[in-house]
Amino acid sequence: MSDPVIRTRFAPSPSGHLHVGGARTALFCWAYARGHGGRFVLRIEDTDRARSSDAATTAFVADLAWLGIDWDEGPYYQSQRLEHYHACIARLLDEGRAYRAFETVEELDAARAAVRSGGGGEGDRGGGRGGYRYDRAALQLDAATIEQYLAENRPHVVRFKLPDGDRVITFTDVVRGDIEVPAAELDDFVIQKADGYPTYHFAVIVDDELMGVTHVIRGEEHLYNTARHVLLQEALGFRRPVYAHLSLIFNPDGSKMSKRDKDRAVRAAVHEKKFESPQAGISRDQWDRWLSSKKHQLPAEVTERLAGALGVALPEIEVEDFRRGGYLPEVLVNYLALLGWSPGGDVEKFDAEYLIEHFALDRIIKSPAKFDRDKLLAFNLDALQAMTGEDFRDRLRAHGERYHGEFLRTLGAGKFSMFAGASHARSKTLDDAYRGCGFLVAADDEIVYEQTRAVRKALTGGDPDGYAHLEAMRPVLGAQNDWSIAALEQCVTSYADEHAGGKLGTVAQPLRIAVSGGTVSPAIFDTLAILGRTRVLNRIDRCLATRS
RNA sequence: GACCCCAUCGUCUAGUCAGGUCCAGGACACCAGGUUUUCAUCCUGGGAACAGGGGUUCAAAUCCCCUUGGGGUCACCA
Repeated sequence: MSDPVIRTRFAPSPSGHLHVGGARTALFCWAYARGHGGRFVLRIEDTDRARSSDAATTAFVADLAWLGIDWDEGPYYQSQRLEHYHACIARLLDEGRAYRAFETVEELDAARAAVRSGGGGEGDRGGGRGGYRYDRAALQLDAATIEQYLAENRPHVVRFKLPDGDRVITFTDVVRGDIEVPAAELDDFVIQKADGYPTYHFAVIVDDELMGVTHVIRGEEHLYNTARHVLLQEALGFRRPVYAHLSLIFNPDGSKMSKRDKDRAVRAAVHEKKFESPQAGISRDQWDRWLSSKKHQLPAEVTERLAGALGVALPEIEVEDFRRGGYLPEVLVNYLALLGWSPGGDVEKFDAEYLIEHFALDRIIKSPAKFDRDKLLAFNLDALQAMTGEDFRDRLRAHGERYHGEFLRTLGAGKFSMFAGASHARSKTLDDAYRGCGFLVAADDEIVYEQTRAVRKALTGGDPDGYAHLEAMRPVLGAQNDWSIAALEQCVTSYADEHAGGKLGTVAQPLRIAVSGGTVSPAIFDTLAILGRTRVLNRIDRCLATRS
């Protein structure tokens, strides 16, 4: 028999958008399958009915697609595969390798709390979980009692019965090496919840077997869980896949990078600015509950609305955040691949093809990595600058269609191309081009002149001052027929040569302020060209009117 | 707390498995100077690490042990 076809799978739980950590896992699974003539399976682990939503599934399927990660099979939904889990549970029950247990969640919580407090000293907060293990009380129930409970429809779970004896569970992880877990560290864990759904541990081993998964590449949080999976596989006679556990991705401050970071950012701003009233969309109750405890999180939409109202930038955590931020998918892929894997040597810029060809499990980094946004940004800048003008324009348009519709509506194709040309060299992200350029698509009377020192200095400093130059330039520009970038440059430069000692800046800055309201814009000639003569002259007049 | 994993510049890492070619290379960030019509770029130069302590060896970033630090797991969440 020849080697079985390699199969990897990405198996996220559908809650919210795809997180960068998940994206990296997906990327590695995908690259490994693609590089080894294998198949990549997408499976949605939606066995927690409270936390799963169709919207979330749709969202991260879109996120994966944007990254260029495609799959050969699926998406499979575990919620639609209950029959498979039930069949395996029944087998285990029949063989006495699993049993029903009738304790309630409350009872178990109380038991855990008792062990914790009885365990001795005052635990430091958060720590000291204690070593609670299920006491197997349900195993003592006699058949008649169980029969009766069942007849009463008493809710119950199914627990896996750990093999007897002091065995040590061993397995090999390709990144961590041989792992040993004494069975004594485990207890009879739940494999089927009271609602009839399998737990993660159970669904995962059934599906991996049924789907022929040969390589399991997943986050390090699952390393220890693997011992349970190994036991389950043995009990059911399943094959054992190759395991590779990836270390986690952290924030620069060392905390775990998580969706909660957004909530945290908003919370800090709310406290700082003493925001009191609840925001539209949530009740006073919800608001108070959120304020009272860091354990509560606001719905994502509310968090975003709040951030907008408070003027705080939410940290980019999910793939969609980076997309909105104007990062290129190929750059994110490149950067993510580098976080936890290295091709060796000095290579660090590469594309998906390269990753597929070179990605290997034995070069996965063991230690956790911090997510460095500066480096990602630098990579994005490099990729943007390496593009042709046409490519940049097309990408900029695609980004605008999704996030900045007003530019597409206001600027015609010709003006948009000028806008792209003017933005290319100065953009680190696609979004940079739009950010701060609202004046290009605003009406003349919407321009607000910034009241800053830099503005005042450019307008009133020097002799003659900026206003005087504006006043003098106004008829010059009014008489300018050729409104091309080159002609404008010629026109303004020669004015500067004659009246400003050749210092373009003393003329360009007042002009920039007049047409944009501030001191920052694309190159001045491009800006004037995009705006067109009428608007430029209008704005110069409006600016001159602010002269005191 | 128990059990387990990890450890090279501020950050991501190359080098570690097959010890010498490494007074440790690259990238991002930082600092200094320069170019530029603003912002952003761009150019030149610079500082910056083998966590600590013991071993083994002619020789250790590389092998072993301890300490310290960081992380993971301990749910009817995945």
